[in-house]
Amino acid sequence: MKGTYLGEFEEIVLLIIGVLGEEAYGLAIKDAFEQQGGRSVAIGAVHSALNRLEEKGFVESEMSGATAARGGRRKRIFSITAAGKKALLNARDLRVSLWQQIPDLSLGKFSFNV
Amino acid sequence: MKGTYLGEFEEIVLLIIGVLGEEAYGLAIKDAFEQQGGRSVAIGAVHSALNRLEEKGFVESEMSGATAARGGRRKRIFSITAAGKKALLNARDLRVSLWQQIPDLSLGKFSFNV
DNA sequence: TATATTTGTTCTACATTAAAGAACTAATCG
DNA sequence: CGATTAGTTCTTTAATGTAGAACAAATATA
Repeated sequence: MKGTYLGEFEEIVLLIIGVLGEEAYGLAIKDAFEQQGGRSVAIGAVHSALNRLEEKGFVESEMSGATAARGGRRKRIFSITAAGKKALLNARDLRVSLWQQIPDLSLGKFSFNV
Repeated sequence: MKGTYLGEFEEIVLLIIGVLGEEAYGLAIKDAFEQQGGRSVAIGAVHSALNRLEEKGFVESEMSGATAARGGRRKRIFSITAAGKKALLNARDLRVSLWQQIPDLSLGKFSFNV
Protein backbone atom coordinates (compact mmCIF):
# COMPACT_ATOMS: atom_id res chain seq x y z
CA MET A 1 0.00 0.00 0.00
CA LYS A 2 2.17 2.78 -1.17
CA GLY A 3 -0.51 5.43 -1.40
CA THR A 4 -1.64 5.11 -4.99
CA TYR A 5 -3.29 1.82 -4.29
CA LEU A 6 -7.04 1.45 -4.83
CA GLY A 7 -8.90 -0.33 -2.02
CA GLU A 8 -12.06 -2.37 -2.48
CA PHE A 9 -14.45 0.18 -1.05
CA GLU A 10 -12.70 3.02 -2.84
CA GLU A 11 -13.02 1.20 -6.13
CA ILE A 12 -16.78 0.75 -5.75
CA VAL A 13 -17.17 4.38 -4.74
CA LEU A 14 -15.18 5.43 -7.80
CA LEU A 15 -17.41 3.34 -10.06
CA ILE A 16 -20.52 4.82 -8.48
CA ILE A 17 -19.21 8.31 -9.16
CA GLY A 18 -18.98 7.24 -12.79
CA VAL A 19 -22.56 6.01 -12.71
CA LEU A 20 -23.98 9.08 -10.99
CA GLY A 21 -22.20 11.64 -13.17
CA GLU A 22 -23.25 15.18 -12.26
CA GLU A 23 -25.11 13.93 -9.22
CA ALA A 24 -22.12 12.37 -7.50
CA TYR A 25 -21.95 13.78 -3.96
CA GLY A 26 -21.69 12.23 -0.51
CA LEU A 27 -25.24 11.30 0.34
CA ALA A 28 -26.20 10.27 -3.20
CA ILE A 29 -23.15 8.01 -3.31
CA LYS A 30 -24.09 6.46 0.02
CA ASP A 31 -27.62 5.79 -1.22
CA ALA A 32 -26.43 4.32 -4.51
CA PHE A 33 -23.96 2.13 -2.68
CA GLU A 34 -26.59 0.70 -0.39
CA GLN A 35 -28.98 0.12 -3.25
CA GLN A 36 -26.47 -1.57 -5.50
CA GLY A 37 -23.92 -3.03 -3.15
CA GLY A 38 -26.38 -4.59 -0.78
CA ARG A 39 -24.59 -3.77 2.43
CA SER A 40 -25.32 -0.60 4.37
CA VAL A 41 -22.66 1.96 5.03
CA ALA A 42 -22.22 5.01 7.26
CA ILE A 43 -22.06 8.42 5.63
CA GLY A 44 -18.73 9.08 7.30
CA ALA A 45 -17.25 6.03 5.59
CA VAL A 46 -18.20 7.42 2.21
CA HIS A 47 -16.77 10.84 2.91
CA SER A 48 -13.49 9.53 4.21
CA ALA A 49 -13.13 7.32 1.14
CA LEU A 50 -13.86 10.35 -1.04
CA ASN A 51 -11.24 12.40 0.76
CA ARG A 52 -8.65 9.69 0.35
CA LEU A 53 -9.50 9.32 -3.32
CA GLU A 54 -9.04 13.03 -3.77
CA GLU A 55 -5.66 12.96 -2.01
CA LYS A 56 -4.55 10.23 -4.38
CA GLY A 57 -5.67 12.28 -7.36
CA PHE A 58 -8.33 9.81 -8.51
CA VAL A 59 -11.20 12.25 -8.13
CA GLU A 60 -11.63 16.00 -7.98
CA SER A 61 -14.47 17.98 -6.45
CA GLU A 62 -16.18 21.34 -6.50
CA MET A 63 -19.00 22.88 -4.53
CA SER A 64 -22.31 23.25 -6.33
CA GLY A 65 -24.81 26.05 -5.76
CA ALA A 66 -27.61 25.45 -3.27
CA THR A 67 -30.84 24.10 -4.71
CA ALA A 68 -34.32 25.44 -4.01
CA ALA A 69 -35.38 22.26 -2.22
CA ARG A 70 -36.03 22.33 1.49
CA GLY A 71 -32.71 21.95 3.24
CA GLY A 72 -31.03 21.92 -0.16
CA ARG A 73 -27.51 22.79 0.90
CA ARG A 74 -24.54 23.21 -1.37
CA LYS A 75 -23.16 19.85 -2.46
CA ARG A 76 -19.62 18.80 -3.06
CA ILE A 77 -19.77 17.20 -6.50
CA PHE A 78 -17.10 14.65 -7.36
CA SER A 79 -15.78 13.57 -10.73
CA ILE A 80 -13.22 11.02 -11.86
CA THR A 81 -9.83 12.21 -13.07
CA ALA A 82 -7.76 10.64 -15.83
CA ALA A 83 -5.63 8.93 -13.19
CA GLY A 84 -8.79 7.60 -11.58
CA LYS A 85 -9.99 6.11 -14.84
CA LYS A 86 -6.65 4.49 -15.38
CA ALA A 87 -6.63 2.97 -11.89
CA LEU A 88 -10.14 1.65 -12.46
CA LEU A 89 -9.17 0.08 -15.76
CA ASN A 90 -6.04 -1.49 -14.33
CA ALA A 91 -8.01 -3.06 -11.52
CA ARG A 92 -10.58 -4.41 -13.95
CA ASP A 93 -8.06 -5.74 -16.45
CA LEU A 94 -6.20 -7.71 -13.82
CA ARG A 95 -9.34 -9.43 -12.60
CA VAL A 96 -10.64 -10.16 -16.08
CA SER A 97 -7.31 -11.68 -16.94
CA LEU A 98 -7.28 -13.84 -13.83
CA TRP A 99 -10.83 -15.04 -14.34
CA GLN A 100 -9.91 -16.13 -17.85
CA GLN A 101 -7.03 -18.19 -16.55
CA ILE A 102 -9.12 -20.17 -14.13
CA PRO A 103 -9.65 -23.64 -15.59
CA ASP A 104 -13.11 -25.14 -15.91
CA LEU A 105 -15.14 -22.06 -15.40
CA SER A 106 -18.43 -23.87 -15.56
CA LEU A 107 -17.64 -27.44 -14.50
CA GLY A 108 -15.68 -29.56 -12.08
CA LYS A 109 -13.57 -28.39 -9.22
CA PHE A 110 -13.94 -24.73 -9.99
CA SER A 111 -17.57 -24.86 -10.86
CA PHE A 112 -19.32 -21.57 -10.37
CA ASN A 113 -22.90 -22.71 -10.40
CA VAL A 114 -22.82 -23.13 -6.64
CA MET B 1 -16.24 -4.83 7.83
CA LYS B 2 -17.98 -7.48 9.76
CA GLY B 3 -15.53 -10.27 9.09
CA THR B 4 -16.88 -11.79 5.90
CA TYR B 5 -15.72 -8.87 3.85
CA LEU B 6 -13.31 -9.51 0.99
CA GLY B 7 -10.49 -7.00 0.66
CA GLU B 8 -8.90 -6.08 -2.66
CA PHE B 9 -5.69 -7.98 -2.06
CA GLU B 10 -7.55 -10.94 -0.63
CA GLU B 11 -9.71 -11.09 -3.74
CA ILE B 12 -6.71 -11.20 -6.07
CA VAL B 13 -5.07 -13.88 -3.92
CA LEU B 14 -8.26 -15.91 -4.05
CA LEU B 15 -8.36 -15.66 -7.84
CA ILE B 16 -4.72 -16.71 -8.10
CA ILE B 17 -5.45 -19.77 -5.98
CA GLY B 18 -8.06 -20.63 -8.58
CA VAL B 19 -5.53 -20.18 -11.36
CA LEU B 20 -2.77 -22.19 -9.70
CA GLY B 21 -4.96 -25.11 -8.67
CA GLU B 22 -2.90 -27.87 -7.04
CA GLU B 23 0.15 -25.63 -6.93
CA ALA B 24 -1.39 -22.91 -4.78
CA TYR B 25 0.94 -22.32 -1.83
CA GLY B 26 2.54 -19.25 -0.28
CA LEU B 27 5.59 -18.65 -2.43
CA ALA B 28 3.95 -19.71 -5.68
CA ILE B 29 1.10 -17.31 -4.99
CA LYS B 30 3.55 -14.51 -4.29
CA ASP B 31 5.37 -15.20 -7.56
CA ALA B 32 2.15 -15.39 -9.57
CA PHE B 33 0.94 -12.17 -8.02
CA GLU B 34 4.10 -10.30 -8.94
CA GLN B 35 4.04 -11.66 -12.45
CA GLN B 36 0.41 -10.87 -13.10
CA GLY B 37 -0.34 -7.98 -10.81
CA GLY B 38 2.71 -5.95 -11.67
CA ARG B 39 3.46 -4.75 -8.20
CA SER B 40 5.77 -6.62 -5.86
CA VAL B 41 4.61 -7.95 -2.55
CA ALA B 42 6.23 -9.31 0.60
CA ILE B 43 5.79 -12.96 1.39
CA GLY B 44 4.42 -12.07 4.81
CA ALA B 45 1.60 -10.11 3.20
CA VAL B 46 0.57 -13.15 1.20
CA HIS B 47 0.58 -15.45 4.19
CA SER B 48 -1.38 -13.09 6.37
CA ALA B 49 -3.98 -12.71 3.63
CA LEU B 50 -4.15 -16.50 3.33
CA ASN B 51 -4.67 -16.85 7.05
CA ARG B 52 -7.45 -14.30 7.03
CA LEU B 53 -9.11 -16.01 4.09
CA GLU B 54 -8.97 -19.30 5.94
CA GLU B 55 -10.48 -17.78 9.08
CA LYS B 56 -13.31 -16.43 7.00
CA GLY B 57 -13.90 -19.84 5.47
CA PHE B 58 -13.06 -18.75 1.92
CA VAL B 59 -10.15 -21.17 1.52
CA GLU B 60 -9.00 -24.36 3.18
CA SER B 61 -5.49 -25.79 3.32
CA GLU B 62 -3.56 -28.99 3.88
CA MET B 63 0.12 -29.80 4.11
CA SER B 64 1.63 -31.60 1.14
CA GLY B 65 4.44 -34.14 1.35
CA ALA B 66 8.00 -32.86 0.93
CA THR B 67 9.38 -33.00 -2.59
CA ALA B 68 12.74 -34.41 -3.63
CA ALA B 69 14.03 -30.99 -4.70
CA ARG B 70 16.83 -29.38 -2.74
CA GLY B 71 15.24 -27.55 0.15
CA GLY B 72 11.87 -28.89 -0.97
CA ARG B 73 9.96 -28.46 2.25
CA ARG B 74 6.37 -29.45 2.85
CA LYS B 75 3.98 -26.92 1.37
CA ARG B 76 0.68 -25.70 2.65
CA ILE B 77 -1.63 -26.09 -0.33
CA PHE B 78 -4.70 -23.86 -0.47
CA SER B 79 -8.00 -24.38 -2.26
CA ILE B 80 -11.14 -22.32 -2.60
CA THR B 81 -14.25 -23.32 -0.66
CA ALA B 82 -17.84 -22.96 -1.83
CA ALA B 83 -18.18 -19.84 0.32
CA GLY B 84 -15.02 -18.47 -1.31
CA LYS B 85 -16.42 -19.00 -4.80
CA LYS B 86 -19.61 -17.27 -3.82
CA ALA B 87 -17.75 -14.27 -2.40
CA LEU B 88 -15.70 -14.05 -5.57
CA LEU B 89 -18.79 -14.13 -7.75
CA ASN B 90 -20.57 -11.51 -5.67
CA ALA B 91 -17.63 -9.17 -5.96
CA ARG B 92 -17.46 -9.68 -9.70
CA ASP B 93 -21.18 -9.27 -10.29
CA LEU B 94 -21.32 -5.95 -8.49
CA ARG B 95 -18.48 -4.50 -10.54
CA VAL B 96 -19.79 -5.82 -13.83
CA SER B 97 -23.15 -4.30 -13.04
CA LEU B 98 -21.62 -0.93 -12.17
CA TRP B 99 -19.47 -0.85 -15.28
CA GLN B 100 -22.55 -1.46 -17.39
CA GLN B 101 -24.29 1.51 -15.83
CA ILE B 102 -21.55 3.96 -16.62
CA PRO B 103 -22.70 6.08 -19.54
CA ASP B 104 -20.57 6.52 -22.66
CA LEU B 105 -18.11 3.78 -22.03
CA SER B 106 -16.01 4.65 -25.02
CA LEU B 107 -16.64 8.32 -25.68
CA GLY B 108 -17.02 11.70 -24.07
CA LYS B 109 -16.66 12.50 -20.45
CA PHE B 110 -16.18 8.96 -19.32
CA SER B 111 -13.91 8.01 -22.15
CA PHE B 112 -11.61 5.17 -21.27
CA ASN B 113 -9.11 5.45 -24.06
CA VAL B 114 -6.95 7.73 -21.96
C1' DT C 1 -38.83 36.12 13.14
C1' DA C 2 -37.70 32.27 15.87
C1' DT C 3 -37.33 27.43 15.83
C1' DA C 4 -38.05 22.95 13.85
C1' DT C 5 -36.91 20.12 10.01
C1' DT C 6 -34.20 18.66 6.25
C1' DT C 7 -30.03 18.13 3.45
C1' DG C 8 -25.43 18.12 3.64
C1' DT C 9 -20.31 18.01 5.03
C1' DT C 10 -16.49 17.64 8.65
C1' DC C 11 -14.33 15.76 12.47
C1' DT C 12 -12.84 12.17 15.69
C1' DA C 13 -12.09 7.57 17.06
C1' DC C 14 -11.49 2.82 16.30
C1' DA C 15 -11.46 -1.85 13.70
C1' DT C 16 -9.78 -4.48 9.93
C1' DT C 17 -6.61 -5.22 5.99
C1' DA C 18 -2.22 -4.72 3.77
C1' DA C 19 2.70 -4.78 3.85
C1' DA C 20 7.51 -5.62 5.24
C1' DG C 21 10.85 -8.30 6.90
C1' DA C 22 13.04 -10.97 10.56
C1' DA C 23 12.89 -15.42 12.72
C1' DC C 24 12.30 -20.02 12.42
C1' DT C 25 11.97 -24.92 10.25
C1' DA C 26 13.35 -28.46 7.43
C1' DA C 27 15.20 -30.55 3.36
C1' DT C 28 19.37 -31.50 0.10
C1' DC C 29 24.26 -30.74 -1.45
C1' DG C 30 29.13 -30.66 -0.99
C1' DC D 1 28.61 -31.16 9.50
C1' DG D 2 28.00 -26.57 7.52
C1' DA D 3 26.04 -24.09 3.58
C1' DT D 4 22.28 -23.38 0.71
C1' DT D 5 17.60 -23.51 -0.68
C1' DA D 6 12.46 -23.68 -0.03
C1' DG D 7 9.06 -22.66 2.94
C1' DT D 8 6.07 -20.98 6.82
C1' DT D 9 5.29 -18.13 11.17
C1' DC D 10 5.67 -14.21 13.91
C1' DT D 11 5.93 -9.30 14.95
C1' DT D 12 5.30 -4.65 13.85
C1' DT D 13 3.62 -0.72 11.35
C1' DA D 14 0.85 1.73 7.86
C1' DA D 15 -3.26 2.22 5.11
C1' DT D 16 -8.09 1.34 4.40
C1' DG D 17 -12.75 0.72 6.10
C1' DT D 18 -16.48 1.94 9.42
C1' DA D 19 -19.35 4.50 12.54
C1' DG D 20 -21.48 8.24 14.32
C1' DA D 21 -21.47 12.71 16.56
C1' DA D 22 -20.86 17.51 15.59
C1' DC D 23 -21.54 21.16 12.77
C1' DA D 24 -23.53 24.19 8.91
C1' DA D 25 -26.93 26.11 6.07
C1' DA D 26 -31.19 26.12 3.71
C1' DT D 27 -36.48 26.03 3.84
C1' DA D 28 -40.97 25.62 6.29
C1' DT D 29 -44.27 27.10 9.41
C1' DA D 30 -46.23 28.69 13.58
